[in-house]
Parts: sequence; structure tokens; C-alpha cells
Amino acid sequence: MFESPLTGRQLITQFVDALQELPEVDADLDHWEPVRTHGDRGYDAQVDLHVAGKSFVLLIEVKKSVFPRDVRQVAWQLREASHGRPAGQGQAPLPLLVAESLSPGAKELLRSEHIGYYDSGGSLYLPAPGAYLYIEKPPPKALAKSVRTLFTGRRAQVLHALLVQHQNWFGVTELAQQAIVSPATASQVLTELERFDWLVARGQGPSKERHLREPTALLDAWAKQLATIRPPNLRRYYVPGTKAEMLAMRIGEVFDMHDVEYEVSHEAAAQRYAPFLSNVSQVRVRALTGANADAAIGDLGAHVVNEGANLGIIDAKSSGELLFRDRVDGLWLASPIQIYLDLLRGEGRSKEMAEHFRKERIGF
DNA sequence: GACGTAAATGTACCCCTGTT
DNA sequence: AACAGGGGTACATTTACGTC
Repeated sequence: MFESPLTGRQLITQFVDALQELPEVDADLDHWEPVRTHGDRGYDAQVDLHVAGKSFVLLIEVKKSVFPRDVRQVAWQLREASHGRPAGQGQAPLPLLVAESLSPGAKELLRSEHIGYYDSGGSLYLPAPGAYLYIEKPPPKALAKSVRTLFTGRRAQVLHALLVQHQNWFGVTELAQQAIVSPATASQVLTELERFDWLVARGQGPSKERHLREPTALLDAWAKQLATIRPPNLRRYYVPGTKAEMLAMRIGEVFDMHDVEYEVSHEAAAQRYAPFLSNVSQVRVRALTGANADAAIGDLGAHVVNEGANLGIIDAKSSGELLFRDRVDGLWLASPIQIYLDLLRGEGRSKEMAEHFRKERIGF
């Protein structure tokens, strides 16, 4: 595949074309500096804009992908440029950022700073006096994808580690060990989070450490992301001969006996941390797939059912999915973060329970 | 020298598709 | 239906470089 590597030139052209297509708008690219003259950190291009009989000069800065973190620096730079330049026809030139992708947070910041923007997804914001333009489009595919992958697989393990110990400061290698990922993966996730301004850093080089400043924002974003991806498969079973309140313990014993890595999650686990429901009729377990797990399920006398299941199995392909499980009273319970995320994907009253649980047990 | 980061490279796996 | 091959994805590993 190839990632359309739009050049700055192409982006600008696309932007000017987008303006032209609007009614009563005429735009000309009148100045383009592919290479900056040394020392001049001003702007990349200038566009003359005529809209509804008024004329404006746009000073344009081009970037690949822009996050809130980048906005601050660019904002300052463009301000300098527009003040430094003689105003065209009485109007002060308007600063505008053109990028291949702009994150939602970055757009919001730009709007509050009254700096115009355009991205390759077609979003446009131009706060010209007397000629306000605002078009909101979903973020371009590349950005949507980079956000989606942040919350899956190994990367999610890094987020999990950060959330579980959100009060701590971490070096990359230390965090990588805790999350059971490579240092490179941990580093990538951290730099991505920094762009969203959810992280603070102190020190540089080998002594660099990071801390999750916005655990709420991160967990909210994760929850939001979950809604867009399909929930993991659940295998439903009925285990005969055990009373509901004893079922979890029984399952735990048998899984331990067969050396199956597992964790109880959903309602049954939440109930043990923060009682909410009067009774829980189904125990949901995330377990490492394999012969051992099959043997354990067989030993329980469990059989597959469509209705009336009292055991649900969620397959885990690596023990990274069982990160931060906790041994409580002889039973492995999923981490509070994992329980919350699982409950959100559940049915019936489980979303309600998720929020109760987050408030009571997670606290942010 | 130890660590952090980015880019290049390697690898295992999955999904799709066309063939038999 | 079974299968091989292509393409894509998700990570790890390697490498090179910068900073402390």
C-alpha cells in the first residue's frame, strides 16, 4: 500500500481549489516558498482571498499532522509573521494552518485562538471579519486509523499500564517491562499521547520520565473508541450443579488446577470490588486459549448453550491481555480498568454498572 | 556509556481471492 | 471445499544518532 504522501505544494493546491468551489469566493496562490530562506521562520505560502466583495491576505503554514501540542508552537510563529508583515489593503493578514491531518483537539484549539485551518479531509475554518467560513468533516482516514490502533493490541497494554498506575512517573524501558511490550512500542505510544497533551514529561535524554496527567481524558477516549469496534467473541456455556454465588470460585479452582491463565471480569468481578447488583447470574472469564483451557472447561462439565448461560468465555491470545489482574481471595480478578472497559461492552444494565464502578473504584 | 527516539528491516499472522 | 499466494497489519529487532 501507499500512504498518499501529499507534498506541501499539493496540500496548498487542494486548499485553494476547495476555496474556489465555494460560492462568491475567489482565491489565488500568490506566493510559495518550497524552501525557507535561512533563519526566516515565517510562513510557507500566501494566498489572496476575495470573498463577497472583501479582500484578505492569508499567511499559510503547512504541516503533515497536527496535534494540540503542535498548535501552540505554530500559533506563535504565525502571529509573529502576520504582525511582522505590512498589512494588505488595510486588513491585517490572517494566519491559517494547512495540514494533511488535524486532530479534533487541535482544531478546537485553533478555533479558540482564531487561527484558520484546512485539512485534507476537507475541514475548513476561516474566521475572516465579515466572511466567516466553517466546514466540519470527519478526520482523514490516516488519523482515524492511528487513533484506532492506539487502543488495540500491544499499544493498549501500554495505556493499561499507564492508567492502572496513573500517579506514577515512568521511563520508557520501565514502562515497556510492565506492559510487556518492546521499548520501541512503549516509546511510540508515549510520543503519541504527548501529542494529545495527556502526558507530561520531565528530564531529557536518559533521565526522561513521563506521567499521565489526564487519566480521565485517556479513559474517556478509550471508552469512546470501544464503541466503534466490534466486541470480542463470547462463548456461552452452562455449568451444572453449582449455585450462582459459588460458581466463580469453582471456575477459579478448576482453571488453576489446569494451569490456565484467566481473569474474572464483567459483573462478577465488579461485584467483588464495588457491590451494585443484587445477584450476578453469569460469570465472565477471559482466558488464554489452548488445550489447558479446553480441558478445564470440560472438567467443569460445561456445555455450550444459546440461552441461560452462566459462564461466558472471552478468548485471550496472549497473557498481555490479562495484564494487571489481581489475586483476591483465591480468585484472579481483572484489573479495574479492564473491568470497566468490559462492562461498557456488555448488555443490559452493564453500562450503568460500568459508570458506577468507575466512580466507586477507579475514581477518575 | 546509558538511555530515548526514529527509521529501516524482519517476521509472524490474518484476510482476501482466485484456482483447482 | 481446500488451498496457495498476495497484500496488509502489528510488532519486534536492529541501527543510527542525539542527549545527558
